[in-house]
Amino acid sequence: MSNPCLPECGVARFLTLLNGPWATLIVRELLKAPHRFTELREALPGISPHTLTSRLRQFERHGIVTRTAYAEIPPRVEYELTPLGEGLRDVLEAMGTWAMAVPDPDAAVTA
Amino acid sequence: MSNPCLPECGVARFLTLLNGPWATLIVRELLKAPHRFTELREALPGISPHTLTSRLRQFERHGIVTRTAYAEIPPRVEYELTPLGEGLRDVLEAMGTWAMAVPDPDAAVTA
DNA sequence: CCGGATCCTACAAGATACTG
DNA sequence: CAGTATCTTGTAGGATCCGG
Repeated sequence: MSNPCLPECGVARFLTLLNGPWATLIVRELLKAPHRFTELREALPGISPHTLTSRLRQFERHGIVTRTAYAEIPPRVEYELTPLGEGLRDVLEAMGTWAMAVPDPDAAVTA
Repeated sequence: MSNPCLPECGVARFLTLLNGPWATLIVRELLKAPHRFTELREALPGISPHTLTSRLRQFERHGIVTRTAYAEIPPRVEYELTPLGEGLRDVLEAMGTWAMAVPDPDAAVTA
């Protein structure tokens, strides 16, 4: 895309960090509580392990989530939002609030 | 993706309506003021007319923007947010506010 | 249980050229 | 000016198999 991110354009940065349809939904789950890998899979019907890993890794790199592996049998891994990630709560709430006011995504044509 | 959109999940609906990297940026420009087609192109360096038209049409269908064509010479077309689209201001502001608090998208690794 | 590796699909987006 | 048409590309995501 090569958008130079204008001075005041924090929006572009947000989009870079939460790109793709799943990213925001994953954050949404983690806002409720820390989750294990499998728990996230169950909370996000249809997501593939590949995608989930991919998004989670990206979040780690950006300091949005922490990954804690417990060397137990069976293995256990917890994903938790960092304070930075917690800050996304306001954004997600704003999204949800707005979307609730939308008549209907598909029926909007008839409006 | 086929995500069934859980009961409380307005977030998923938001993501459906503002999908793709450019969608949100276009809304961001229109939040400042109504824009003509070419004005949007200039405000969004790198966007192709194809993509711009595509996103704009989708916004129209969803009732987020209105398209007003003036039968003049030269032709003039104005894109303006509907009240529904205006409601996105809070969401975009939340995004910007959060992103500003992020150390740096790329340097976050070193944090 | 967690998740990396590989290959493939779907869709947003880019490039370019052309029209009312 | 404001698009449209066609073709290609880039990347998120899906499917499947397998290793720690």
